[in-house]
Amino acid sequence: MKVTPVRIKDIAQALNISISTVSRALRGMPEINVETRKAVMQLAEAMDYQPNQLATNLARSRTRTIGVIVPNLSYYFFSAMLNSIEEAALQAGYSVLVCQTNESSLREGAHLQNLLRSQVEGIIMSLSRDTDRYEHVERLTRRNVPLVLFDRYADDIQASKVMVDNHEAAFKATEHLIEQGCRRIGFLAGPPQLLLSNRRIAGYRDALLKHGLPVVDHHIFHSDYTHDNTVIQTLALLSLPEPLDGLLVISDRTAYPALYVMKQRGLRIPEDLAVVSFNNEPVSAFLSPSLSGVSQPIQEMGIETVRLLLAQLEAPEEGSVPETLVMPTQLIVRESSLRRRT
Amino acid sequence: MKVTPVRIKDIAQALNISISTVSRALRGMPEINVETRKAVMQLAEAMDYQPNQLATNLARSRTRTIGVIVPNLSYYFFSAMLNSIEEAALQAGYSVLVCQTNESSLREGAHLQNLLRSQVEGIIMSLSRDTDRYEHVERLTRRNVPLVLFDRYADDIQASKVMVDNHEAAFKATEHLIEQGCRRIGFLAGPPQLLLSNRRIAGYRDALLKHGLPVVDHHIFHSDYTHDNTVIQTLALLSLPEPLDGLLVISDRTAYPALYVMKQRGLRIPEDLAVVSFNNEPVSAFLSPSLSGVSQPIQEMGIETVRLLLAQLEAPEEGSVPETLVMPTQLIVRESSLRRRT
DNA sequence: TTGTATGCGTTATCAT
DNA sequence: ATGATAACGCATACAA
Repeated sequence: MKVTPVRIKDIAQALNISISTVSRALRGMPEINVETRKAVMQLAEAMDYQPNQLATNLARSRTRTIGVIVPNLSYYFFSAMLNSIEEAALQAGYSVLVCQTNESSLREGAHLQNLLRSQVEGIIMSLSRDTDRYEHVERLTRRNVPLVLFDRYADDIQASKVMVDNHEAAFKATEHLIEQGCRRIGFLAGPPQLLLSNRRIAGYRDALLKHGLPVVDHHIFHSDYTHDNTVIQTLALLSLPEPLDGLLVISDRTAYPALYVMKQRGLRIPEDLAVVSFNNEPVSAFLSPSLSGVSQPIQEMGIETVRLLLAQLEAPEEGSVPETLVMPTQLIVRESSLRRRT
Repeated sequence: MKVTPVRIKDIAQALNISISTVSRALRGMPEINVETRKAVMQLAEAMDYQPNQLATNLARSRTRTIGVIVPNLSYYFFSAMLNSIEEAALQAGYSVLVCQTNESSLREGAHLQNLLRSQVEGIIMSLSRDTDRYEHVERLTRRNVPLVLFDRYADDIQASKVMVDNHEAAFKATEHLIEQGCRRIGFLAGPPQLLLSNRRIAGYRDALLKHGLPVVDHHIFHSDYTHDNTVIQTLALLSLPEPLDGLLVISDRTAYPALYVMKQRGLRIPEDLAVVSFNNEPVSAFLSPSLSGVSQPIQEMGIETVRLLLAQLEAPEEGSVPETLVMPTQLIVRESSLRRRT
């Protein structure tokens, strides 16, 4: 089951001209005779000629392709980022190779290697949850492969980064809960090794401190993002001797099962427990109560991510230094945290 | 910003041996001297050698890569299918190139062409919403490129197909609503050009007929899957002179905004209107009321899709005839359609 | 304007 | 066990 595809050579032979002429005609080089070009184009069309990208790229030593590695495309944030990145890349004349790590550091390394072997000219990535060592990423730096990290970054990695101000976002969200009258605010956070989660915890603490509220360590819970673990953590936070009256949740995906458990337990949201989350997935607006959350400028983040990568790609020499972009967030207040009119 | 990567040639020169020896050693061919191999491996490691996949594929005239085209990865169904397909492909030694059409037939064509040029050995795809002509797809058949369609297929396309029994699924869902006491059941369907939607409408009609209920054409509404249009259609179906008491919705994504509008209007679900949808996204279980729906065996569908493709890929000659696989569905009854105990 | 020859990095065939 | 050398399909510098 394989039919030999038509090559430039076939067109050349059929027309009794050289392959270089055909190659030039096909690519619309100006020096070609109008008639020759017409004949070539016509025959190419008729034979349904498709240039072999492998050969083209090899000959040109250039692929105009960038690799994108994300933890999981079934998270709204990542698939939306991918869309935005793809769009921006396309506009700049690059195509995109996408890989999912499924939160495995091992796969991350494998994908990285595959992308390198596929001769991508740069890489955009968001680290997997389990990644706590960075040799595989640092290899890129050593090989001088342009790299931009977004969202899930690490301080130890020398690369351009695009992120939101996680500290400020959590700070704002916490202050909002305080304004709503919450005094015992907890945090259903992410895995302890996630920088992004820790930054948010810091913002949450600072907000509590600023408003003279006690920072209680065991009001912080860590979900590993899986459903089951989230349920366990939720049950734990619900059974605190003195119940919480406000809660930050690390992501909408984590908030969904958490809210479900709470409602099963008969908790009234937001009266008993006001909830604010992160990511602002579209569905969150449709829940009852609708879910408050911090929204990230996904569109802009994608554009900036690509911009930073292109900057490195087109940098004259070893010139460009890593740049870090911190994007603003927006707190979207909905029913789950709205206790009284302001 | 580009450092010349190390090639086989570099290793050969450094070791004063021929490139063929290096190539063989690297690939673990048995005829190589143990010492030679060790030296090569060691140096390759030290120089961080990565084979150029373009060159390898070109030389081998083989990529072991399959292309996957889906409408949008931010739909749960498609990202889940991708995961399943990728897993199955990986196990068979193939890697996957993913493209999104964003429901545009134009992009679909462009992606198809790119994949062909990238020398993928086969293609798995789900048609975009706007695709109503199939030349670009039929070109594959003409070029003898193995093809499997899933979910969004078309009768006119000669290819292997994997789908669920949409007629039966809608039939079951409708019967379930009837059992719940619904007598005026509507359908918030998908775009009229979507085969899958029409099949479900047929199943819905047949169920009504079987139970002696009138089939009313204007109880069928068509959403184009966008938020705004869904809202408009929902408002329309809510303002029928004689209100519906049961509703099928073409997908969970469509159901979310629809349910939201209904609740805003003060409708009680399921008491006033019982709702059943399609796809059974994970979030649907977390809504209040939780959403009933038809679930598809995504895992199996992915596996079967890949199996059918491999069957064509490894078919001795032009042999293999297109095969159509119809997978079973499961009706998941939740609160949105459960009116009374059975 | 067109043709020839060489290279892109690897694999594979045929010698040795 | 190793080495030349010809593919793979295309681009391009240099000639004509």
